[in-house]
Amino acid sequence: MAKKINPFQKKNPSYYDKVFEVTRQIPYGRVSTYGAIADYLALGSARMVGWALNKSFYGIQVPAHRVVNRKGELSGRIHFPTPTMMEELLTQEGVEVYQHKVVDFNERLWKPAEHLPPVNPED
DNA sequence: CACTTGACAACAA
DNA sequence: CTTGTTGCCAAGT
Repeated sequence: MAKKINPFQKKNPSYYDKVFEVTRQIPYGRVSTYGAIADYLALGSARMVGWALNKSFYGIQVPAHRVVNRKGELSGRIHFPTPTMMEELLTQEGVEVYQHKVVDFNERLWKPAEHLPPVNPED
């Protein structure tokens, strides 16, 4: 059996635990980017976010479908159970997707750094 | 400790 | 559209 982890049970949250928390803050019908999340966390990089999100399929409910790359492309769709699931989920939330890209991406974009309080070192 | 892996970003050609 | 490079850095092996 592959080793499974559940970040919400861990005493010391690691990098991707923070990524999950931020991702869960993305409002319904909005999207965010790997870069925006990385920027909010002020550590790691966009790669870390994608890599972390990949770990989100350990049974945790994370709206990973609301995270796209900087162009608004659904680059993560291939990691969902089905390649169309990410697009369909967004469509159900009212986010139009055309050829694997979010329509009006700039208006749909939700940056954690502009809506969430700064990260508290003491937390 | 050394090495590899990435759902990225930004740029060049 | 494609193929490159460089930077990024936690986690896995």
